[in-house]
Amino acid sequence: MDTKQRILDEALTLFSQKGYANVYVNDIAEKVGIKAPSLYKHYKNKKAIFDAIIEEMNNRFAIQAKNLNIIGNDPAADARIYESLSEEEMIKLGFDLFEYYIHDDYVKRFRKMLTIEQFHNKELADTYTKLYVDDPLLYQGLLLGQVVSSGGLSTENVDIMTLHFFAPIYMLLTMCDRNPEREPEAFKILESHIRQFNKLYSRKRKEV
Amino acid sequence: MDTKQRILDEALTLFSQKGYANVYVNDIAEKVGIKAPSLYKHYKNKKAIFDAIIEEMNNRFAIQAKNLNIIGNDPAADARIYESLSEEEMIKLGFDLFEYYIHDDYVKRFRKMLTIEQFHNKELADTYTKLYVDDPLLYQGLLLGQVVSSGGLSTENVDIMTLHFFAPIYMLLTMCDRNPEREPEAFKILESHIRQFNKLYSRKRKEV
DNA sequence: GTCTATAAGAAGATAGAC
DNA sequence: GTCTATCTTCTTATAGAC
Repeated sequence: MDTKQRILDEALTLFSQKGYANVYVNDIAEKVGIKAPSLYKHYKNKKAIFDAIIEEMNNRFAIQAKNLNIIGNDPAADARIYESLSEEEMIKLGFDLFEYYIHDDYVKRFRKMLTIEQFHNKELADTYTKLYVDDPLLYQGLLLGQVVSSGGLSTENVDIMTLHFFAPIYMLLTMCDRNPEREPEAFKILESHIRQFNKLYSRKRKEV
Repeated sequence: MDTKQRILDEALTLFSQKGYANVYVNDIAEKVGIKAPSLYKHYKNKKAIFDAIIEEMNNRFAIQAKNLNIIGNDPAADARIYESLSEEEMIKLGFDLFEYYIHDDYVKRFRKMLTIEQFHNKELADTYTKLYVDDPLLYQGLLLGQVVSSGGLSTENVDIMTLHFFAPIYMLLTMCDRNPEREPEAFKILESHIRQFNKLYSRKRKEV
């Protein structure tokens, strides 16, 4: 990895741990293994490093989206796989999604940075809500909607059903960002959540 | 309100907007209407102001807990009220809980500050998880458990049922902290969520 | 308890040699 | 592209008068 990219990587690590204002250009330079003034040959100033991270994330977005949405970014195609899933297979998919969110290092550091900086300006707030609320609900909603259409699950309100599926995952995810030592517990809860979700919305039951 | 208290109040407002490191003692003094050096007659240093906010929150906790747990901190007594609730009454309770979290200014500013500072050290991370994950799940779990015992709702796993009730509220809450302009939308989703939750776990349906 | 003046140090950024 | 030396500004905190 070239120096310009390594600066972004080390800066993201530090920003995600301490927040933008608590990280000094000297800290970043030290991690990269150069002196602070050398940073200015690659980026105009500290703010430009932060902006480059945000921009790079937007560039990576197309790739990330595929993994974010359980299988791919073609919900209709995904649903064809999904509708034939047993409960065990559904749990595996949930685990894979959760693992990706939690252990993909770039995704995790970026989310933590955004968590810290979300109140700094409206653009960052909107980015957070899009990436971790609206987009997951949109894509998983399309997916679950297909499963409902094909009779795998049953509900009168797919949006709320999707909220019931995703909100516990979101809550466990943000908890693990703070308390990684509770990951094993989170996985157990996640499994119980998906099992109960499945039974609650099973087509074998009366419609809600 | 005396100066010592006003310092805490203005500091909390600023910390919740910008984070600890982005707030300068001069900013706090300006808001209070005094000069920066005068702050040091009330608090040893900037850190002491932050610590005093955390400590004050712990002191207010007994009072807050009553409102946090829907009605009071006696789940058995609350459940006696709760089990006789219609769906409309349950929605009103959910709205009151949500309104409290969102519009109680002190509670909201403190939560935002903790959101920003949660990765700074383990103590703050644990405080966040206790206040906004473990405690709500504990108290609402006791409450819902009583409703299940008395036949108002039905489930095999009260903990997951409680997660299904609370996680969407938590997600909407943190979204409104970031995007207050979306509060009306959040209230509509909240209402739909509680209606669907009620139907899913109604005792009239097959047990899950 | 509040002020003005100021010390002490930290942090961002630039100049110019190599 | 990286370095050393240095500038400037910002920020915390203290001294001492009122």
